[in-house]
Amino acid sequence: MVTIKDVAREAKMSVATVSRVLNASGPVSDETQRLIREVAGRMRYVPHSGARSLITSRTETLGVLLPDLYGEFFSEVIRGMDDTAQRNGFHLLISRAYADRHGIETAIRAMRGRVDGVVVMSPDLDAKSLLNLPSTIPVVLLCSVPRGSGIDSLTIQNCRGAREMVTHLTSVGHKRIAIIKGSARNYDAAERFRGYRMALREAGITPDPSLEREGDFTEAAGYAGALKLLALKNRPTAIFAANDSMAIGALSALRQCGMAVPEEMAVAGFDDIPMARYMDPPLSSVHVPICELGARAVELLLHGITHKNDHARRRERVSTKLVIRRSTGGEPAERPPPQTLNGEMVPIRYTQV
Amino acid sequence: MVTIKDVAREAKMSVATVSRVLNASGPVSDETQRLIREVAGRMRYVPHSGARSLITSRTETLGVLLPDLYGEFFSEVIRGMDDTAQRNGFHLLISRAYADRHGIETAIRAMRGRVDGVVVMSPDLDAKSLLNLPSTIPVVLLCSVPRGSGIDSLTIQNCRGAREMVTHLTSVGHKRIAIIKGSARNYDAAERFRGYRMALREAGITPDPSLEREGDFTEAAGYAGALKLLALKNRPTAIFAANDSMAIGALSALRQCGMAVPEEMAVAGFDDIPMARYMDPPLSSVHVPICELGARAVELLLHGITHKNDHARRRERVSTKLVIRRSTGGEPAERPPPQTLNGEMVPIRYTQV
DNA sequence: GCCCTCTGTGTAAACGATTACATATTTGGG
DNA sequence: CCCAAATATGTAATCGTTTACACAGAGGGC
Repeated sequence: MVTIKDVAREAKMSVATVSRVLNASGPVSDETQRLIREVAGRMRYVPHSGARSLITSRTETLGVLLPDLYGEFFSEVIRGMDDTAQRNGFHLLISRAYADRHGIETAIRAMRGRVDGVVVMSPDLDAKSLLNLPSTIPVVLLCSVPRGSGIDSLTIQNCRGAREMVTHLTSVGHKRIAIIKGSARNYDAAERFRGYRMALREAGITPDPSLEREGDFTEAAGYAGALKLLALKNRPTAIFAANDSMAIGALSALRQCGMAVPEEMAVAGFDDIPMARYMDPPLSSVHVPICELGARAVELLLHGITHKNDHARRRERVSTKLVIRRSTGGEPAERPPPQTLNGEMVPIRYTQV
Repeated sequence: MVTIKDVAREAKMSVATVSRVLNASGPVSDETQRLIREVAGRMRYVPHSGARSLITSRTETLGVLLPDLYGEFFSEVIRGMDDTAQRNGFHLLISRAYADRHGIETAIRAMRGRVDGVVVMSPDLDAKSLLNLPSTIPVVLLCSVPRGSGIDSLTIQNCRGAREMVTHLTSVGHKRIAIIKGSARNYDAAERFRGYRMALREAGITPDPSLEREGDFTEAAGYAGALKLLALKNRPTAIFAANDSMAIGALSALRQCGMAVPEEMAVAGFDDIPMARYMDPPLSSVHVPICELGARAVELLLHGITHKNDHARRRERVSTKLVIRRSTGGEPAERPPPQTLNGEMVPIRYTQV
């Protein structure tokens, strides 16, 4: 492997000069610059990042710790992160980790010395335990909020999004609106539930506990929850599921029971996963700009790194957007033909395979 | 940050001994071992990977170069890679790169010194240009086959999978089977087309060029292709799309034209993306074990690394599985209730959000 | 008792970059 | 014409590890 010494020897210059040229640090004559660049290019020299990070104590790498994520969320969040990271000359070291305290700690320790900062996504973890992370490097917490105030965090506008959706339901006349909740320890789930309650209050409806079902973000939970709701003597006329997977499960249950959606029962989800538009009927949902979530997380992290983590702590939220489709009575039978590829109609280039 | 010297001083030992304990290299007395481990743990010492890689010239990190991937493919392939990498004590440095030659070269150079090997996925690239990669590090090519013989590669059993699907179509009586092809320069697409032709030949059917439509793996292409096929005087009775996205587009077109699927027109796809089962009717497809694809790629790469890349070059394929649903006449109206979470019925824990 | 082999430990030289400091040359103001 | 400042380059210390080599003491076979 060719080192800076090889380049220096070949160019008949000292390593210091070569380093100065390549890092644009310090004055070098134009001619020498040209020469060294030419030689370095010809020899395909690339600086050894380990050696560099040893002396500069920067790695130009960001760690990303994700729980077991499926589908679009994973790819989109990484897309946003990678774009922003690359634009700033950073790499991404990605690792999946159990979202419990031990898993996160282990993973972060394993990354020590390899990264300049870490984005940690751990929706299920009560963030308190992250406070005494074994690290002095900047951390940005994704989709949960630390109890203390030592860590930046970025979340989705869950509460607002849920509130808007439920308000939409009340505005088209629904009075008995059920919810299938997300996992109990999940931050997003709690916030979405809060938004649901808030919207009901605002519409002058007193929450009915029998309409609030437990769930865990899986399709099966949505299915089971819907069945339970159908068994009530005093049925709801609308179901708000805390995510799309559960809404899809609910749709299955309703179909099997012969309930017409949205006529007999409206259904709404959250996330606006690509599949949502393909449901029968297409599912109303709350769109989450996942890509931007990732991008913004990296921006926050980079800021923390350049400011040596001594800035005031930030709590940010990315905003959501209501998407009304047929499952709540919006948008009549028309299903957009895929050749019109405008903003909303993202082409589902599902895989390149 | 605490270094090996700090640990040595604290334990009143030399750095060499500390290093020996932590790497289990060389003889150390039991008592000294215990002492050093205790001290290192208490001080939360973690070796600086840069310094280590400088001397050992190993980084314990694998590079992953992916094109613009959407959805399940991305997350699943990384899941498989990360599992295998972690099990072997490796990290994953992930980067998206334009799949052209320059993009790949740039990305690989940027990774030099940071990784011990690279998995490159570049389905659209004619792999010839990868032959003189600016690297001596092991490379595994995913979803394309290098022309020369210098690089390991791992692909999907595209040809076999397509052949099985088309054979299924002929076996239920179809004689005029159309195909909507994938991108012209795409390896997977070419192989799937080859399988299609092969199956037809085996069934004694002579290929009809008017039934072979160009496509590019997008939904829009599937939509357009299906319309073209419907406009033929001598229509096909079945459409095989080279991936699910195009099959979904085709279903849209057929629905808009009032064609009954599968009665008037059978439709089949490839990839078996999660959405496939939710189509109306559920889409027959060729299942690709994406997670295993990633896992196997990393295994190949690790093998190349430990054997210093001087093993015989490998060409492997991961096998596919035919999944027949209603769109080709299989599996009657029943749609599996999501609470039965057996093997085939993977829970769609779509996002944790 | 001598030599050889182990075991346990320490010393110091790499690895490949950055950079403070030193040195040599040029420039320009008075 | 001289001295200070600016420019261009080189020397060498440094970052945190690993590891070849050295060395000391113990044990055993003869």
